[in-house]
Amino acid sequence: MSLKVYNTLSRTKEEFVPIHPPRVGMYVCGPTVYGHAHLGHAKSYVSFDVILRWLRHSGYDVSYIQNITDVGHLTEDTEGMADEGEDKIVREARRRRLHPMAVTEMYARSYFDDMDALNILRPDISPRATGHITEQIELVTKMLESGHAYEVNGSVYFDVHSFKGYGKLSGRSVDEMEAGARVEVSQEKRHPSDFAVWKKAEAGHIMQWPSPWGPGYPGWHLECSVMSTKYCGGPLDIHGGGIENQFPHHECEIAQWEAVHGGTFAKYWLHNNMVTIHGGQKMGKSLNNYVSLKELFSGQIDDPQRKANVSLSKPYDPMVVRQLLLVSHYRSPIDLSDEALQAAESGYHKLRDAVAAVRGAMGSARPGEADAGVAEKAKDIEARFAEAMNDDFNTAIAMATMFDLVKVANAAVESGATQGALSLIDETFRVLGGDVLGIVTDRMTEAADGGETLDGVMRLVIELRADARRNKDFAAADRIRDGLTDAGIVLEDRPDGTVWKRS
RNA sequence: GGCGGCGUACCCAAGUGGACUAAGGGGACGGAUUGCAAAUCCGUUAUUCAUCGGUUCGAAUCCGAUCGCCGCCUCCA
Repeated sequence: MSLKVYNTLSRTKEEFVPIHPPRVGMYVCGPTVYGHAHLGHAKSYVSFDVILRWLRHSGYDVSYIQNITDVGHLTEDTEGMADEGEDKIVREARRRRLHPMAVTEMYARSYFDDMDALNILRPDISPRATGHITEQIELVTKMLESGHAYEVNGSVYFDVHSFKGYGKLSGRSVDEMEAGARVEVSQEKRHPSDFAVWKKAEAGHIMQWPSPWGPGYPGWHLECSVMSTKYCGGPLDIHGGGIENQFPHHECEIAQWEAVHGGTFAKYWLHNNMVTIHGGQKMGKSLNNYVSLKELFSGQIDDPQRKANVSLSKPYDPMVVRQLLLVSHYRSPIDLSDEALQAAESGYHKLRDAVAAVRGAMGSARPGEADAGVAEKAKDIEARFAEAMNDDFNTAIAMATMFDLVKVANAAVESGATQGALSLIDETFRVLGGDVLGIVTDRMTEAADGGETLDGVMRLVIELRADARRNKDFAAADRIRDGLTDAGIVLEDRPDGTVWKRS
């Protein structure tokens, strides 16, 4: 069965055939590190994390590159509007009284912390834009030599009319856009749609580098064109990113790269949809309704204004956020709400408890092969899972099969299934739920089991409570259970004895 | 003004011409089980897919109109 992916270039699902199988070069637009990551980042990077994992699971040898943008490009079009045109990173640096590089370093670390918490695999390479100034200057030079760019007063602009493919990704034409242009056009540009590939820096500008055109800094779209080629060694199989970057960012990347190198920059363009909040409102900085991942994980929103705009009843485990994202499709928008998070939490706990129950039962299960019934169900789940993932990474259906496996798992534990049956179920959870979806982890069962010391203490407490129950002293038994509940431990009296877990 | 997308149960959300009563999760309700709970298991919860027309043997899925919502066109995952 072949993998089909939705390619923005063709606006259809296409069969996935890498340029040099089994190798796959995948580049995803990374964050601009001038603030903490928010839920939008989580959606994008969880989506591409699962795509990466499925490709690897399918046998592809994937190089995964994701840049860190540590130059906070001011836009060429807002030049002249002093307050709006400032470099984001420089602004943040001044606010915090730090060097810009200290700011980007801090937020890059914060970003990786959050991504780790979401169980997102780290990219093979996370190149920084500032580490590739030489290569960017080189590409600009080639654009000038080939007549695709022109220099004006220390800045260099790409001439969109020199590249006939401009607009092929986003489906627009230069002439149509001109009519509805909302922004003031820089006088230096020959055409409003031309974009800066190198910007002249004013004397006081902190982040600047020497270049053949004088001191300056690279244009926003340049880094991706350069770093993807450098680390994937040629055209990309997959270029991913958020849908809002389709235009102008990705359109410009294509233009720069293809104008200079010829051929196709990236074979498949994959775009994830956006996160909205409270019924479809865009989540954004200017709207004051965004939630950072750290806030989501801690349940605390410090900014009073944003706190009023975002309702969050409690902290959520990062894996609950991952669960929420996986239950919808990456090309669909997802709306954040406290209700949605709570539903995801309940679902995640159901999954976690089933995995823990299977692992817990394995030790004392009777030896034997997996019975035909369980084996057949596991096989069926695996087949439906693969079919879903091969259909443009349909994680919603893949997750549904995991809940079918939850049913199989609970039934097996209840009926005292064989060791073979339990380990087959566990293995299916590990591979499909763990390796591919990244939602089943060892951390899951650690949380349910607790440490060894606590385990000993809990054995004693459960024994004492069992004595009380035998003596019909239910008041004492309930007091113990209620007290433990307050302390964050749940007791379950099952037919074969009492078990405990963290709530 | 230009380009694009969405509207499926109480909530989240798959499905995008025909296999079966439109996946799955949450919630609610009923039953089994239980000292009581929790968990688990079984069952119920959309004759219907924004509305109205049309194409078709057949439509949630295609076409048209209408209403509502959203994204991009300016930094943005």
